[in-house]
Amino acid sequence: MAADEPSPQPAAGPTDEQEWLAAYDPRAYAPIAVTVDVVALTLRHGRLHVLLVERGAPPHQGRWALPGGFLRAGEEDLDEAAARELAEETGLQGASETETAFHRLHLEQLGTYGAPERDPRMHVVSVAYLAFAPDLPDPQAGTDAAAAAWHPVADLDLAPRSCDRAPAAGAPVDTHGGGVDGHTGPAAVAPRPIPLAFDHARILADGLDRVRAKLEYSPLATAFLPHDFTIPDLRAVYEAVWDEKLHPGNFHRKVLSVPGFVESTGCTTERGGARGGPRARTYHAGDARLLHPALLRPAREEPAQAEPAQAEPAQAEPAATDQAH
Amino acid sequence: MAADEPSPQPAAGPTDEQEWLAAYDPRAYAPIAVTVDVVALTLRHGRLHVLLVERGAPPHQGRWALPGGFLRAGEEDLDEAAARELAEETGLQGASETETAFHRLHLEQLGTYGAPERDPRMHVVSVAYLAFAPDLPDPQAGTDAAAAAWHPVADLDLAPRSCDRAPAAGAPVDTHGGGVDGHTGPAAVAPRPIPLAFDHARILADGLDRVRAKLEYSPLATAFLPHDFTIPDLRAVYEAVWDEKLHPGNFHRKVLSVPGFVESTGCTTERGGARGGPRARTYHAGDARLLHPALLRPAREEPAQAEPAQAEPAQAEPAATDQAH
DNA sequence: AGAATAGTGTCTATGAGACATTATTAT
DNA sequence: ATAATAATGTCTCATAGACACTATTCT
Repeated sequence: MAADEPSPQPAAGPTDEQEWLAAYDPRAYAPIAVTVDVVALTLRHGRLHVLLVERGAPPHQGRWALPGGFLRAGEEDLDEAAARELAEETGLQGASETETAFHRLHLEQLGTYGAPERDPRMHVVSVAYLAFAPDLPDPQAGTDAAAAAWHPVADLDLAPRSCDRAPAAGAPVDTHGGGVDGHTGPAAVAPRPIPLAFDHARILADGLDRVRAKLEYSPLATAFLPHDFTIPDLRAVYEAVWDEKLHPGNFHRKVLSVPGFVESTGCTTERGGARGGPRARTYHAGDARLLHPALLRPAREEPAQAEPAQAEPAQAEPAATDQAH
Repeated sequence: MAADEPSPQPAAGPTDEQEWLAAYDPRAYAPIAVTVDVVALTLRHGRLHVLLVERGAPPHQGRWALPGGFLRAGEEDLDEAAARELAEETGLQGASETETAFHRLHLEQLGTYGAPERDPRMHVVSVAYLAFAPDLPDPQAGTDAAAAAWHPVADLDLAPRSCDRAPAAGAPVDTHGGGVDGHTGPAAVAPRPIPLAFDHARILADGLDRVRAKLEYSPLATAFLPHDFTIPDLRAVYEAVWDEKLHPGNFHRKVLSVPGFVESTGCTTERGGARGGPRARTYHAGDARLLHPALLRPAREEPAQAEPAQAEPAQAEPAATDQAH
């Protein structure tokens, strides 16, 4: 329930008094902070990128983290807070209302993370959001975040060790993965994966699972593209998100066979592909909210029971679904 | 991020000071309560039921609500709080650890609801959980809840008017739908749907969407059944949750064709069906966590664009997915 | 005996995926 | 010219669903 006071004559329980106090003056009792974090994904140069900000203060000073901030009590809903934080951190004006680069932004709730020890300072409950957007400009300086940048998700450390210990305050950690800040030298092969602050690696991993699954049965891949796009553009989204090569011919036919997925504009691109080929016809997103039939991921070979000690204490899985037939 | 302080030299923003204070002493600033609510579903007499508690105090006094309560700051994770609340409200001892009626309980996060006005008293952020369980006994008296009972979901009002206004304090609303408390008289056709407190109708509706979708690609239907069950038992779960008649023959063959969904025990039931028929073989849940291929819902006829003014201000949808192939 | 049900067999329409092929464009 | 690519065609296999049928058990 929204706020559950105990019954008028509470049965003798271990913590009834605590709850009673909490119900009538939570301000004096519950030191819980509520934040909203955003996993903002976009496609750049055919690779999936996520927006990160560099922490300017302990804990995890110098580490990269998901953009986010406090929910403004009494002022905003969770969705509004997520849109606001994203706008602030990217420096792009306009929430979902104003028509800017955000007009094609897709924002959905991902899950909520509330382990008591996930932030060493206090109990922080974070509501994570997932955002997909077409290629956005680099985040502006001079805004909330000390430093913000798009990172290829392949460069990040998503290891399952859920929440490695916060380093001692004042002892900044190795900020950058392996000299990967601006451009990596051509000799630098396999740079060290960049660690994330707090439990953000897990949140990001959950977000990636979500987006990979959603592409199967929702038309959300179009949220990564500009208003008009080609079928090969759309295929590039699937290939980047799924990290799989897809058969161009079969993909083309399949997309066109799903009612409401894309609608033809009747036009073609101005030029052919960069390496040759005819000009492609352009499409825009249709009105379908669900894909029928779904675009199933190619059956992945089972990893032979390789279970890498997944740290999952409870069975909570911010899991599946808004499917409907 | 977990708790996002502003950068050391904050750019002049409208609410920087507020955020600064919040970061260093949230206790003095953020009057936000965090609760955990549970949508606990079970099957009784072939119908889907949800666990509700009757509110003993305003607001929404006398209305039925989802069981839930405050997250204990610094003491527990969200999953633990959900399991604890469920145990307290049902009066059943034993969280997910002890082996009781709960040993088959499935618990997963559903979504988080944080509109500022959803509770008239203060800003309450509720993390909703979804629980599936085999037929549980009626909730015990003498525990936390004033009154708790399983209700057929078909008797509840799930209308999309998301959060109808809280009635004036001290003016208890019509508690029971239309005389539906214990047993409905055989003459009582179509009793008035029972309204729920707060935005719990929406949370429940989201939970129902989730469970309907999950049955397609996860083996979770078995969570509604005892350890050993028959294929017709399993079919009854699907029929109750989807509210569709399924073809017995095709369902049987399809279930057995999905690797890891069910495993034969080699035994049969002691007796045949209540209305005749041979004894059915028994099975128990297999080790698959995902169904391949999925059991797709029968294609529902499109409701001819009937869009009943869905109140969905933002585009947040605690939506799909932990699928993986 | 009659009715209901468990479980299996068969047939058909549909979609996924493997190729193959043609036309168009960049270098 | 050569290479790469867009788009379409063809073939095969697996699955969903409709329907039929047999065997078993209850009333």
